[in-house]
Amino acid sequence: MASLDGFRVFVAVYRTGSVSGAARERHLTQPAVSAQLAALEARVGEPLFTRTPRGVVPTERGKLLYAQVADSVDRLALADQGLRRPGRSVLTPLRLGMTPEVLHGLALPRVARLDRALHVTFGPDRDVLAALGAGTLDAALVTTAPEGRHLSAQEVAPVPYALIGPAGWRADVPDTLADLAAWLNARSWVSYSVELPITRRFFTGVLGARFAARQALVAPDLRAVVRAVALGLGASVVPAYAAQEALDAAQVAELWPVHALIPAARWSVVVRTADEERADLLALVAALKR
DNA sequence: CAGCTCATCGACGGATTGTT
DNA sequence: AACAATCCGTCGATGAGCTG
Repeated sequence: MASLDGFRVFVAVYRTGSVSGAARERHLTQPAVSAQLAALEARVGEPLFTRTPRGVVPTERGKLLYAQVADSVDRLALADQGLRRPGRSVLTPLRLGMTPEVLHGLALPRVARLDRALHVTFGPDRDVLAALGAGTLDAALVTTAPEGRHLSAQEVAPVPYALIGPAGWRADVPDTLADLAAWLNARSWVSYSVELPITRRFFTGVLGARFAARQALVAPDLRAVVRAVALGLGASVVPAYAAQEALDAAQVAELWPVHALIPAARWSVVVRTADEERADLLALVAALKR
């Protein structure tokens, strides 16, 4: 049987992209790591990495093996830490990045049943994608497509939008879509950002009119936006999940069913391409797709 | 082309394990 | 307890390939 140390060395080589890097990480010398790797490759019967002058590149067999063992090696590492520091969880926390709204409205109900400790870091899409690239997160839940080949996205759910307003406005909403733009422009608006990308797309693309409503509040927090709508500050277009609780509680009203009119956002799980086949991340994607 | 990084090889040593 | 075998590590040398 291949040694557990061999697998730990293999994972270290895979992640650092070099034998010497893995040696530093494992507190071994370069030849020692090279020997461990050679032993594992002999055991597997084929090369796990292609050697290059600037490091090593995993072969298809290497990628497959990594997907099979990486999670277990991480768990072993944490179990080992737990032995040295009693009281810590033996489960490696999965490190996720997203906005508070995504956690609250979308992710939490779906990941609650995952048999895995989770550590969530809040931040806008740009920041959590940067943290993912830097290796301080395992996955990011975003609606922005990542740039570069080292990150890969898997869409887990479309995010439809809802046009909401204060509950008292519902009775006055015009009957036809043609009258809706003028009606909304005569009122105030609450938004997540000053750029209003979704709102402007809704007005110009769906209503065929320029957005001209008075902006009563701009706050980069969807829960604050929905709360402001409930308090009567104005109408807004928000992701439906963010408004669902307030709609159910009749704190806000859906002014028009726009979910079929505004293309849904693409909500995706982004992981490092090297981790694409990791069993725990595949389980995360499966849980989020439910 | 020199300097650098990186992987690999052979020689050797220490620790552990098995045998007598 | 003593010895041999084995394992796994380090050290030093070497060769390949990239870069300025």
